[in-house]
Amino acid sequence: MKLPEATNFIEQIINEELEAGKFESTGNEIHVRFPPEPNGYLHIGHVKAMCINFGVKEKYHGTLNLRMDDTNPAKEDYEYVNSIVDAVKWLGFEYDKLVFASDYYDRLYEIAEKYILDGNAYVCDLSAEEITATRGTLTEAGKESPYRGRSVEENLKLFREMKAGKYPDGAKVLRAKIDMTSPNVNMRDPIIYRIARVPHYRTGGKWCIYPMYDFAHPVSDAIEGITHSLCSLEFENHRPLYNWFVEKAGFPAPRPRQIEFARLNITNTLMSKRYLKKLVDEGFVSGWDDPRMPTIMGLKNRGVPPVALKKFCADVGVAKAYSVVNQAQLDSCIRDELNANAERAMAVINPVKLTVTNYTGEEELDFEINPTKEDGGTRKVKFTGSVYIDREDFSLNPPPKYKRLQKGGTVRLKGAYIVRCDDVKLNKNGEVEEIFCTYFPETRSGSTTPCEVKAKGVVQWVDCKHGVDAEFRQYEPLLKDEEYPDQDYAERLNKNSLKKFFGKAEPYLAESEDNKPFQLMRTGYYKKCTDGGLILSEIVSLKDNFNK
RNA sequence: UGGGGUGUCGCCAAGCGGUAAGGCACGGGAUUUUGAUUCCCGCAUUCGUAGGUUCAAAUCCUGCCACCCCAGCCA
Repeated sequence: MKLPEATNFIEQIINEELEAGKFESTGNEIHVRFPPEPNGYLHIGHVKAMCINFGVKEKYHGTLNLRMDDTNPAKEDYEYVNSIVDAVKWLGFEYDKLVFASDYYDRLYEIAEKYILDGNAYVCDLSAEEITATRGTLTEAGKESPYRGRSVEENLKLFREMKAGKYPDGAKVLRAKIDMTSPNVNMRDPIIYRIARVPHYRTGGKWCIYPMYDFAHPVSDAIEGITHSLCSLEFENHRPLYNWFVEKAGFPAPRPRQIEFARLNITNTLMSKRYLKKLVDEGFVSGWDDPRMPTIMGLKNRGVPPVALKKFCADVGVAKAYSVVNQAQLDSCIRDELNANAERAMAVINPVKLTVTNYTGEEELDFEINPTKEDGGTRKVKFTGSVYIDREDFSLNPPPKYKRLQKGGTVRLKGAYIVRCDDVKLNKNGEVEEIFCTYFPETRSGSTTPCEVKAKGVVQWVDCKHGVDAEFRQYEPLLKDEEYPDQDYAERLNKNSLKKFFGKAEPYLAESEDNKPFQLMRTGYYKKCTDGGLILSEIVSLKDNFNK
């Protein structure tokens, strides 16, 4: 069989297994899953996990289940499952089936009884504190529970009574009978089921006992016929347990194999759901979809194209080494994508009026919609000689290498003419109120006749008569100076640090009306942004000088 | 101090015994009606460290060092 080329260590493992014929009995089909818990919104860290899983699915023509890992009813809700499905779809990933761990509650219960029948599980009456106390420490072995020796019959009776609601919350748990002296703490008789009278968003009040992740996850994988269960590094210690639960449940080979990879970290970005929730709950941001948030919805609102996110994950790669990726790497992917595909538009954020004194009438100019494209098309922009330019594009005291407009200097109004500044009108405070220029007709954009007049720079503008107002919001970046924020940083967050916000100044947050991101045309904009000096801006609705 | 992992350029990351890919960042130059883009050119004699095996080691062996994860009835 022809094996696809592996681009990371996970695919390498899969190739080796395929080569060894591990999956011949099941037709060499590869099955993966993406298993978020519906207890919050997906963020860019999840995009990496999705890229890996969906990447395997596509490469091996396998199947992928989007599985809601909903075994803790206290935190889960439909609100989150809907947002997850939306996010996956927005990213353009196609899953084969949407499944829920809660779909398997009956089957999971049966398997738990099998564990009991096989002498692999027992009901334990110890309190939570007692269990913790007898678990031992990292260096000392744990002590066996006094209930460990209960007969199969007694365990079965007790477990059924647990299910039937005979005992209060926390009174009993079902435990796996493994090894209290294991150096791996996870193997010291972990809990399989706990009693919790919490209504589940899907099963309602049907159950008062709920399975734990360590049991439910591997068994759900096995039930679905998952071949590769890809998860993050912190589950490495759980792998022996994962295998134990699958084997003792009696699933035949090939059994699912858990493979761990390093999760995504980005400088200046907090990635944990818990802290993102804190930002939302305490009003630091307007919501999970606030454009400063690293959530998928936040990124979307910032105007980040999905393919840029995928490109970023591909660039970052998959490995097992702990790492923190520079935000510049993400920015670069976004800029690349926007540069190649975004429609160009001119916008003036901080306007000052510029009047061309020797121009009369009105004309239509042609603008390329995307100059990087062979035939990106053009649009018409009306020009009347009376325009707004950005205050930053004019200077009374220009710094040494200033390339934009100054008194007596020339500049090209993008797509129009070169103008020379003759005079400036100041207000009482000495601020520029209006700029007066003369234009040179022979410098009209696109003109082939050579002319003497040269411009130092190019400046964008919006026509006073035909330009349209846009609503504009600005944000200050959060975590400006924190290289990589540790968890303490989030703890330190309080109302006083409100001026520090999430994310960094970047030019990609504007969206045009049809939701297509476009590149904001500002001279030097990118440069300034990468210096970290600019504030994050969001154009809420923008109608520039397109003539529709 | 137990167990499980990881250490290759400022940041990611290939490499799997034959003499250090690539991306981001950075520096220099050219083109440019976005100080953007594009385009060249430069950027690890060295792979945590100390030994060993070998004609040959980032790759194999041994010791050491550093960092991460694990003691939820969370996932």
